[in-house]
Amino acid sequence: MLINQLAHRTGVSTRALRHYDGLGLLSSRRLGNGYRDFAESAVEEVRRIRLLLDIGLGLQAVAQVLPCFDQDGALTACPTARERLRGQIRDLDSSIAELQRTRGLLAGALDDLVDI
Amino acid sequence: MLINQLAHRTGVSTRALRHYDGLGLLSSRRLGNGYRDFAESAVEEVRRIRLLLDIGLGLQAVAQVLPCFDQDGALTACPTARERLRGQIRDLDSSIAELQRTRGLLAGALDDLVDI
DNA sequence: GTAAGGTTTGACATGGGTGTCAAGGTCAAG
DNA sequence: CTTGACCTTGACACCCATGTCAAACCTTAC
Repeated sequence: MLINQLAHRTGVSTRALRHYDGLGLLSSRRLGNGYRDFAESAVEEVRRIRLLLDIGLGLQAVAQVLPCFDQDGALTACPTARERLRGQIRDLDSSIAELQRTRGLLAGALDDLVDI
Repeated sequence: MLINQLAHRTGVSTRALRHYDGLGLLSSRRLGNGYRDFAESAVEEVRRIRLLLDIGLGLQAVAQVLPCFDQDGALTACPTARERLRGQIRDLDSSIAELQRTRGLLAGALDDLVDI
């Protein structure tokens, strides 16, 4: 599929998709006219990239972790990547706890200790 | 107190403190030699600034909200600021929920649905 | 005097994913 | 042929709190 269609199906801008593709993160080939031709699997790949970006990885790290997903989206092999993501989850938990603590402090300052 | 001491007591770099002071966010005057002389209250002011930065405000927004804290650290007056911070808390809650959702997705990919 | 360590201002760098614009190729429809 | 919609690469802007470096002043200790 062409880049515009992939953008519509994923909600990601063509600019970002070209960037991901330039880093070799997407299954794509080139048509005779030079246009990118994305495989159907690229949709799922984009979802994974966004997931990994969301957890705080950079694109460089994404490039290392992405190949470790199997077709079902599970991370069975790649012990290194698994350990890295475990660490990322721990960081995520820390962030969540920190945000909750901060939220409590702020709500306290607002004298609204209950919900907003 | 001098800037280095404030930096030590707050854990914030002198660079950041000068930046805050340049924006008028800190109680300071100048000694005869031009050195900044921070009031004791600056310690608490720095804590508030960091809190507000942590919840996602920029320094410009901090400058608007900061004067609304009373001496006890409560935000009693300034309805505009209060409303802004309420909104910020809502955003914070959204962020927390999103992080938790993301964490769930990632843990699922790791086949570690329980705790890490 | 001079060395050391604090301080001042100013300017520039940084990150890093994405927006945006430029200049141009491709192709189907009228 | 022309128009318009799509695609290409490349370059630059941005955010914005903070790091970092330079040049210079103040003070104290030796």
